[in-house]
Parts: sequence; C-alpha cells; structure tokens
Amino acid sequence: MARHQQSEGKVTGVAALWGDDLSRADERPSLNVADIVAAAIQIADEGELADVSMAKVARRLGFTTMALYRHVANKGELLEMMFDAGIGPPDASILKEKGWRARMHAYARHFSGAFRARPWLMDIPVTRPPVGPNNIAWLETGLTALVETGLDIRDRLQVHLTLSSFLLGSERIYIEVSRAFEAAVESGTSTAPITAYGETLRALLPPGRFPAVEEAINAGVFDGDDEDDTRQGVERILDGVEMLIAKRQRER
Amino acid sequence: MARHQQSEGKVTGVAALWGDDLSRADERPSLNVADIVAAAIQIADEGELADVSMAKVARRLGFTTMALYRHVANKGELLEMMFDAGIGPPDASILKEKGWRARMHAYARHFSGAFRARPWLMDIPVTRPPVGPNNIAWLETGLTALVETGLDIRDRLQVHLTLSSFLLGSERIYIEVSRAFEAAVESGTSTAPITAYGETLRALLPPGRFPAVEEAINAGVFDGDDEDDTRQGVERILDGVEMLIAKRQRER
DNA sequence: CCAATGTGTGTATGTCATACACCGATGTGT
DNA sequence: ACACATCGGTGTATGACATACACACATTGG
Repeated sequence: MARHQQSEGKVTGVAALWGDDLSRADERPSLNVADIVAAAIQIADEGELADVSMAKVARRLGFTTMALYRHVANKGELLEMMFDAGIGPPDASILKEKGWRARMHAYARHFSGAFRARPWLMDIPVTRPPVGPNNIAWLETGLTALVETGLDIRDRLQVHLTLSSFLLGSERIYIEVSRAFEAAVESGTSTAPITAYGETLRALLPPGRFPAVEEAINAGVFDGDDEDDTRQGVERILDGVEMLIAKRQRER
Repeated sequence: MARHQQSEGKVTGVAALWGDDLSRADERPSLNVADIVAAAIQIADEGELADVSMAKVARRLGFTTMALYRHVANKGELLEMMFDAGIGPPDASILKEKGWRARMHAYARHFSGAFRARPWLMDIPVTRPPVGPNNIAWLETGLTALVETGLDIRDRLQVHLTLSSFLLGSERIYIEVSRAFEAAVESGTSTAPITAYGETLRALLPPGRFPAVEEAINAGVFDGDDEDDTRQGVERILDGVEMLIAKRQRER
C-alpha cells in the first residue's frame, strides 16, 4: 500500500501541496517539497521542461539526486506539483469584474496568460485531473463567477468544464503555432511574420484535393492573431451559455 | 541546412507522409517509413506511448535500431507521423449528415472517438501544428461541413478552430479522468464506479475554503458521464455558432 | 540508553536517443 | 566496362536519465 520507501506517516506529493504538515512549518528541514518544486520550476522557466531532471534539480539545491526521493515519490509526482505551482492561483481581480460575461472573459484571459508565461505547463504528461490547491482555486473561481447566471451547480460545472476544455485546447494550439514560428525563425526558413502555417500547408498540399483548405490559405486566413482567436472562441461559448441561461429560465 | 545525415534528395518525415515518392512506390525497399510508423503504432496500441522506443520498433521489424534513422530524422519526427497516422482519416459519413449541426456533432463524435481508441495520441509531445494528410483531411471536412451556414471562410475557420480546441481539451480531460479511474481501480482504493474525482477532492479539501466546489461535490455533480459532458459542450458551442450566423445575416 | 525513524549519500543498473565509422550492393557517367 | 558516388543497413560507443538499494548519521520517544 505504501507507495514510497519512506514510512507511512510521511506526507509527500499532492497532499504536501495542501500543507497537511503546516503544523510544523517552523521546523524547516533543510530540504523540503516546496523548495524542490520551486527549483524545478526555475529550471523549466529558464529553458524547457525537458531540462528538468532529478539530477539538475538536486544539484541546484546542493543535494544529491537521491535526496529528492525522500520528499517526492517519483518524477511524475514532481511534475504534477510543478503543474499546480506553475499555474499559480487565479487572480483575485477576476471576480471583481461586473457581470458574469466580463468575469468569464477575465478568467479566460488570466488562464491563458498563465500558459503563455510558462509554455512548459503544456508539456507535463497527462495523468489524473489536477487536484492541487491552485487548480481547485481556479475551479472555485470559475464556479463563483457564474453564480449570478442563476444556473444550478450542475450547469455551472458543465459550463466551467466547457470553457476550461476550450482554453486548454486553445493553448495547446497556440503553443504549437508559436513553436513552429520559433523553429521557422531559427532555421531562417520564413522571414514573413506569422504566415508559417499557411506557407507550410501551401507547400505540402496536393492541388485540388482539399479545396476548402486551399480557399482558406488563399484568403490568408491562417495568418490571424492567436490571442484574438481565443477571444473569439470564448465569445462563441459565452453566447452558447447565454442561450442555456435563457432556456433554463423558460423551463422554470 | 540538411537536417539528416542522409543526402539531400531523400524524402523523410512528414513529406514522406504526403507520398512525394509515390512515383517509385513499386520498388518497396525492405524498410520504409510506413512500416516503421505502423510498427510504432502497434506498440503504442498494445501498451502506452512510453513503450515506443527506437530499439523496440526496430526489433519488431527485424532491423537494427540505427536502421530507422535512414528513414526518420529522429524520434520526434516518428511521433509526429504516428499522430497523423494514428488519428486516421475522418469518416466519410460525417459529411453525409443532414444539416450543419448534425454534421458538426458527427465530426465531434468521430474526432473524440479517435482519441478514445488511442489515448496515447494525447501523450505525443506538443510541437508544431499538425500538417499530415489525415489532419488536413479533418480540417477539410470541418470547413466543408460548415459551408451551408453561409459563413465566409474566415468565420468557418474560426468556428472549426473553436470546436477543435474544445474537443482537444475535452479529450485531454477525459483521458485524465479515465487514467485516474484506472489507477484507483488498480490500487483498490475506490470500489465506487465513477466517483474517483469527487472522492479525491472531498478527501483533500479544507472545509469552508472552497464553498462552490464543496457544493458541487455534495451535489454529486462530478460523477457525470464524460461522453455526455463532451456532447453538452459541443451543444453550447454550436448554439454560439448559431448566434454568429444570425449576426452575420443581420449585418448583410 | 536504546531502538526506531527520518534524512541524506554513494554506488549500481538498465534504458534510452543518437553520433560515428564502416560495409556491401546498386546504379551512373564516361 | 569500370571507377565512383549513393543508399540502406550494421556495430559499437557515449552520455543522460530515473531509480533501486545499502548504508550512515541525527533525532527523538519510551
């Protein structure tokens, strides 16, 4: 049952994130989970997620590689904690906006902002749904922002899930695009500003087989502003939510 | 400029996916890109993406590890090709549905289906936007499905992007949940059917700090059907699209 | 005062991606 | 017909990595 080599009482991993051992927070053992996560995040911030190795994290803290395993079950758990810490808490300003729509827009903006500040968040392998305190705080914020819609908790969760899913996917695509752009700049292939994707497609497409895609390329529609793409998508979704609200009111 | 050790003329990677060398397709060299990708996919299908190593792929084909590098620049490129081949072409039935809404629903269903059949697709590291033929075919299908909305190509691409983003994020979350569930079953922690996430949260949450989340837990709202969650989200988005269509018609 | 427990070290193992040198077969240009 | 480049495949080597395991020192509670 014990997942680690350390004895049962020891709090590691996500539970540690929730500060179960805050009671003895003053003791400050030389090496602790928070420092490990912070060091790992620092490394990722300076480069990419692939730069984060147990060895490098340990070296940065002045300990042996294996010392980390007294505080973290394995690398996967460290990454999970990096995700929660890296995404940070939701900005308090979100709930200060007037009206649920404005709040959801603010939510989206800040959420996306977190990923753009730390693209490596997207590289953390997919395991279980996030359960760290920051992630839960985002959920709490999202649900709270929707209270005035009059939707019940089930609908509100549903809406939150829809928006979160969209934002997650949207950021994924954003990161894909920006990495492609970086790569193009680096290899000197493309001098044009954003056209990378359109150009790539134009070069590859066999003519005639994908008329709609060709139309899009020729219309130069791939060169859009990604920030704006996200905002447009949010707008669509919030319109859909508006219709849901109206429907629920009609049902009453 | 040459990215590989092989001389310039050789077609590797994504370009190979597009069949630039179909001209000599009859020659059938003993080892070729398609076989490599197929073997890699087989391995991933039998286990998980982490099981795919250059060595294992090569062994399965009866060649040395290094032989693969004559056909594939590096592992990243292999993964990129696995993504395109693994997702497969869009089902032709999608465009046979009556009405753009039904078509988009079908699109969503099939797209999600591809990810549920091969969850490892989600584990492929994020690089550039997909440019393989299957991925472009999905794009073509999405854009075509929307023609009858009367939206111009820019709006249609926008809508497609919104739906794709949502589906991508939605699948990510679905996979998180199902992996958590598997893990819970394996470790014997949870006997209950779907409650994994709700239970986990209930155990971790400090009471009072996250009232909205607690309300959701107590209402048992986390135990929903994920399939249904996706459908609901799609519904919201399509409602939003409906409003966009109406707005564009008004503008005309 | 001793035994258990917690924390850190050092060493070792197996896996992985990939660089590099080499080699035979297969054309190709003269 | 012959020299030579190219192509496809092999074998060996390297350095990074996660992590198991055995040990050592310190603290602390009975």
